Amino acid sequence: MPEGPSLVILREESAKFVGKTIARAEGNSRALDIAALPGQAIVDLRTWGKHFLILLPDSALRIHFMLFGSYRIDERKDRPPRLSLGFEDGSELNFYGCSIKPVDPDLDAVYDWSADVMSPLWDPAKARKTLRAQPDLLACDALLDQQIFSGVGNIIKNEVLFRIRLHPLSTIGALPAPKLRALVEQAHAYAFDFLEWKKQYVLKKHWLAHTKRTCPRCHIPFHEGHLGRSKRRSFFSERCQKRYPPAPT
DNA sequence: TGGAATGTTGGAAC
DNA sequence: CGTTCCAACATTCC
Repeated sequence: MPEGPSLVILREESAKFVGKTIARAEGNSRALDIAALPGQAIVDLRTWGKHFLILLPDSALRIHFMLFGSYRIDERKDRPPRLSLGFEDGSELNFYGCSIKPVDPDLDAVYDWSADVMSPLWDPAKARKTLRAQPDLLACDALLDQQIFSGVGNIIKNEVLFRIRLHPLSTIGALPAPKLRALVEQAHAYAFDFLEWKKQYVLKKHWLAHTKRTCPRCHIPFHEGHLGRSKRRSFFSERCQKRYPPAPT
């Protein structure tokens, strides 16, 4: 569920709730006053990276699905919801296993929309500038930095690095300018490929690196390691993915 | 079936 | 006080 494109799908699927008034609310979230929700209208539903934002008349809720969160529209799972919103027409928006908390409803004060790779306001030049200011940052950590690439997750990270033939342990400061440009461009481009594949239920079969054992380009075994400050899984080919600067010998 | 994973936070440790 | 590390959270799949 968690990467940015999946949140875009959620927003599209839940758009019908905008303008409706909450008739019933329940759930086991302890971070918000659920009893105060009935009677309030859904003013807007938005996303910023992996955040799903529910705008109410005078407040806003932020839902983060973490690793395991899920949602159901007009149906329920066989477990207690973190938050369940019911509407007069019988429709429902249900969230499970996620983190929910109130946020400042002045979203423009909280969120930098230009950092969201899924946003129309995504600003690649700004991302490059932010990256150039952190020359020691590793490529594998850079892609997971939500302040730079909001919405990018571990799958997108591995696929982008493979696509641009860049070794995950490369440092940002050592990248030739075209490689840095490709990193930023493909973080955006792959996220939209991800979105289309996910909608068609064919995402996994398009994975070239993530969870794979063999490089589809050069056919040597992929390396797997928990790399970088983030220590998230990386799958990469030592032969096709160039490292900048070269590995110390 | 125990372990790992599309993620983040908060607090301990240094 | 800044940085880093790790447990905690929660669900599904292999």
